[in-house]
Amino acid sequence: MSMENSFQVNADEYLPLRDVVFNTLRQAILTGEMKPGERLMEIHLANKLGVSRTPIREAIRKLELEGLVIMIPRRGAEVAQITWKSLKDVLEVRRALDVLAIELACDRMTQEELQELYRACENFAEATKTKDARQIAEADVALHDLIVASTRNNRLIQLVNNLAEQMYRYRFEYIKDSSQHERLIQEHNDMYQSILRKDKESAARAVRKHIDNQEEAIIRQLQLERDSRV
Amino acid sequence: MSMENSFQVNADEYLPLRDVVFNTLRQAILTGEMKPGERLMEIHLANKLGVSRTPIREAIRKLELEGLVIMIPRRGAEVAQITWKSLKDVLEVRRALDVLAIELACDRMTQEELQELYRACENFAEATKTKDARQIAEADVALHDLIVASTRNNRLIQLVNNLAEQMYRYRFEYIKDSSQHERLIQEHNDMYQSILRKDKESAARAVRKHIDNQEEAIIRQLQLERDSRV
DNA sequence: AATTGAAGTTTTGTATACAGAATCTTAGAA
DNA sequence: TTCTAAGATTCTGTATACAAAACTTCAATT
Repeated sequence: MSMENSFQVNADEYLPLRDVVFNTLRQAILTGEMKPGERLMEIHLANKLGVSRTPIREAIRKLELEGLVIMIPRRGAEVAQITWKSLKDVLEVRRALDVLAIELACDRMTQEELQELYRACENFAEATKTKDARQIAEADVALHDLIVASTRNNRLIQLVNNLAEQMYRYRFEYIKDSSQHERLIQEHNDMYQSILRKDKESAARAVRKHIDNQEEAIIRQLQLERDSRV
Repeated sequence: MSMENSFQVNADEYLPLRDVVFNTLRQAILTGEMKPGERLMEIHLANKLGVSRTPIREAIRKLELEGLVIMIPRRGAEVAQITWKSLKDVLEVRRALDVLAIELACDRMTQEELQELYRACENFAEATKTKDARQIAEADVALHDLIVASTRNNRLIQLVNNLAEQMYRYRFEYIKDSSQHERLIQEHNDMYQSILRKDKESAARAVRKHIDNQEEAIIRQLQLERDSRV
C-alpha cells in the first residue's frame, strides 16, 4: 500500500528539532555563512528558525563540544575563531588518522569495495572536467569516505569526518583551482594502487602527500584572505 | 578582606549547572556506577541531583556527542553499551594518536618539561609501592598528560583525553594488578629515554607496546567478566 | 491460556516564564 | 567636552508547564 509506504518514510525522516537546528547551524558555520566571532543569540535564532529557545540551546551544546562554537560564561555562544594555529592542529591530527585509515584499508578492503574505489577515482577524474566545484568536492568526499568506511572502525569514521568538516570552507576554494586537478587525480590513483597492492608504506606516503598539499593550499588561501584584508 | 576572597573563589569556581551535571554523570558512567544500558530518565536525575530538567538535558546532549550515552528517538538516553568491538575501535585510534603525541613530544618538549617528566616517572614508581590503585592511576594519568600537553596541540590533547576516558573503567582494574607494575615502570622509562634522545622511532615503539599491553590486560579483564557471568 | 485493546501512567519534546548578570544608554557633574 | 553613574534593556541560566508519543497494565474476548 502506498499509504503505508509514506508513513514509513515519515517515520524514517523523524528528527528532533534540536538535530535539525544542529545541522542547520553547523552548515551555516562550515560554509562561512556565519562568520567567526559572530554571536549566537538564542532568542534571535529561535525567531529566525521558528522554534523556541530549548532546541536552540541543545544544538549549541553539541556545537560547543564539536569545537565549532565557544561559550563565554554568562555571555553566551559565538562562532569559534579559526586561527592558523587551530587549523594546523586539526591538520596534524587528521594526517595521523588518515594514515591510520588507509593502512587499515589495506588490510580490510574487500574486492567489491576496491572496485567501488576504482570507480570513485574515475568519477573524480570525470568531475574535474565539469569544472563544477560542488560536483568535484562531492566526488572527492565520496572517494575518501569509501576508504575510511572500509576500516569498519566507527570511532575512526566519526573522528575523521569531524576533522574534515573543520576545513570544509577552505577545501571548497582549493578544489576550484583547476591547476591542482591533475595532481589530485594522480594522488587518488596512487592511493588506489597502494591499497590494491596492500602496500601500507606506499599508501601512507600517498596520503601524507595528499594532506600536505591540502595544507599548502589552505595556507595560500589564508594568505590571500589576509592580504586582501590589509 | 576575607569576604572578597570568598567571592573571588566563588567567581573562579562558577560553573553552569549543566557542566556540573555533565561532569557528575560522566564520572558516574566512567566509574561504572551507572551500568551500560541503564536509562537516563530526566525527572529522576533532576530530583536526584536537585536541579530542573533543563541542565540535565543539556548535559545529556554533550554526553551523547562524546559517545557515552546513546539516544533512542522518542525514548530518551541510555548509557552506551561498551562492546568488545567498540573498545578495539577506540584502542586502534588511541594507538595512532598516542604515537603522534609522543613523536611531537620529541620535537617540542622543553628542558623543564623533560625534568617534570622525569619526576613523573619517579612518582609513578613510588606510587606503585603504595599499592593504592587510586594513587597509581593518578600518577599514571599525570605522566601521560605531560607528554600529550607538550605537543601544544589542543585538538590532540582533547581527543586523547576523551579516548583515554573511554577505557578508564578497565584501566582501573588493570592498574591494581601489581604483577604488571615493573613492566609499566620500565615502559615509562623507555618513553622518557626516547624523548630525551629525540628518538621518534624508539618512542613510537615504546608507546605502541604500552597500548598493546593495556589492550591485552583489558581483554583479559573482559574475559574474566564474561566467564563470571556464565 | 493467549491475545488484543483500551485506559492510565510515564517520559520525552517543546514552549514559556522569571530571576539575575552583563551591557548599553542617557543624564548630570566636573 | 568628557567622564561617571544610575537606570533601562538585553541576554543567559534555570525552572516549570503542556502536549504528544510510548510503554504498562489489566480486563475482556476468542
